[in-house]
Amino acid sequence: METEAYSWKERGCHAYGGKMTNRNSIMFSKGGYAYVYLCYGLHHLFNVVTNLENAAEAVLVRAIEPIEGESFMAARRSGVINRYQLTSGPGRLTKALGIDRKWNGKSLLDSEIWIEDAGLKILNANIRTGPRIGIDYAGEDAMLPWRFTIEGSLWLSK
DNA sequence: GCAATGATTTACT
DNA sequence: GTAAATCATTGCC
Repeated sequence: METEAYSWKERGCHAYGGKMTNRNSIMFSKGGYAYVYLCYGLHHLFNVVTNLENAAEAVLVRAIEPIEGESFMAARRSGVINRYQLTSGPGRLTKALGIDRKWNGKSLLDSEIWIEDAGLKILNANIRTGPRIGIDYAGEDAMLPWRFTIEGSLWLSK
């Protein structure tokens, strides 16, 4: 699986400079909420708000490993033959999971969506970091090693 | 009110 | 490798 971190302190973030807009206001809430928005007119991206109130920070989920319901994902991602392509990519995984803007602002602690420990026993030693993807416009901040992947995972966006 | 653009994916040349 | 798809949100008029 694969994630990226975003903070109001850097240009790659929608809340850069601490500026709150209609779209990103959920990031200014305390952690535990979902931040879902539409990008490029066709792709939903799924984030988890992480920090305290008024400290706009979130984690973008770029790729996941399907543990349950893989057949449902395959149905939503019609045309995909390789299971490793089902959820490997920020736009791909939201389509596989049926995520759309209706999920924006929902609590991951007390609603129909949540995150749970699947018991994979992933060790810190297996986490690899690197520069984030797709934010070249962020200049220097695009170089921040805020992309986290599980070394050797088959479910990575690239 | 209107034009510009993006935390991407897919298909085509 | 390059381009099209496609629209909510943003920023400026």
